[in-house]
Amino acid sequence: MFDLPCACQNLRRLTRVVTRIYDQELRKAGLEITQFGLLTALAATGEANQKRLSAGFVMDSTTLTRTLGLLRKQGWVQVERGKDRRERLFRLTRAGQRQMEDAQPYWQRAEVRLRQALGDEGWKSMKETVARVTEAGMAA
Amino acid sequence: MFDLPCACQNLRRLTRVVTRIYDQELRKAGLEITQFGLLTALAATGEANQKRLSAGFVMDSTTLTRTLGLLRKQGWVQVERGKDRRERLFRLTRAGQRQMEDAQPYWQRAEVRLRQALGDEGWKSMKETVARVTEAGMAA
DNA sequence: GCGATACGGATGTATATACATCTAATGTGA
DNA sequence: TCACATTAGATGTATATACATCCGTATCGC
Repeated sequence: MFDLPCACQNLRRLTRVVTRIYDQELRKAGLEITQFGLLTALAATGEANQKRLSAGFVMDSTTLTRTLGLLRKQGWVQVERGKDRRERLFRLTRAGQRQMEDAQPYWQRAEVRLRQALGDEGWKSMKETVARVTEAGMAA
Repeated sequence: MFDLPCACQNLRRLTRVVTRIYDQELRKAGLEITQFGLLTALAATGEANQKRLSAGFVMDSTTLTRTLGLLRKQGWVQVERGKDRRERLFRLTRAGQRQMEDAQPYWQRAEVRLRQALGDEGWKSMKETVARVTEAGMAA
């Protein structure tokens, strides 16, 4: 592992490391962390249009078009038109609900694995730092 | 922006935010942060095989096959066989050296932009946290 | 009401990323 | 030395990601 001078590269490398842990666990349930995140978000909000998801995840709307398309193909989410004819409203199907619940223990295991590796102190400071930097970074 | 319960999702979102800043600047020089990172690493090490780069960036070797392929196509890196006939040794070309130098100011601008948004305190704590968590995460 | 403008998503294209699997070259043990 | 295991990278395939651009719908000013 080199010493990287660039803050962004360091962050991206860390994200690769962490993502690997989660994806390794979640693959046993047949999805990846991004998809799992979308399912849980939809479970929490009940229904959402793409713009709202885009803002929530700070993810380009066109990225969501593709990912939501995959989830639809799996039968995990369904779409309908909103009152505003331009928007699409996404919600979990029953199968999606089930899929999310099935995947939950694997996600949990990944969280535990990471938390144990970091220790409670490291875990806490990571969460705080990530939250703070995300906030600030949005303004940059 | 929602509240995400998942540590990995939070980290990935942050990475999207930060990457955007860097890529916005670097695009003016015609590359992205990953490519810029590879060029600087090669400039620093002088010559490296794929395995070493893979370990250094904690990036799957097959990802590097593609990215190094792009850099070669641009004429920024050259390859030769090593003593061990299986390995390939990569190094910057003169054009690659120039490209890296040309991109440097844009990278610098991105770092400054982020640093100013975070403040010196936040910047420092981010670097520390990222380093520590990367270290620990490798073991998980 | 209508034309200009803005907005929500979709599509085309390109890079980033990883896993499964393949090939070629190297190492190893009897 | 020869068979088997291991290693370095490449290829096939799939997802994640974003920008430029397009299409259809809504909104706003007059």
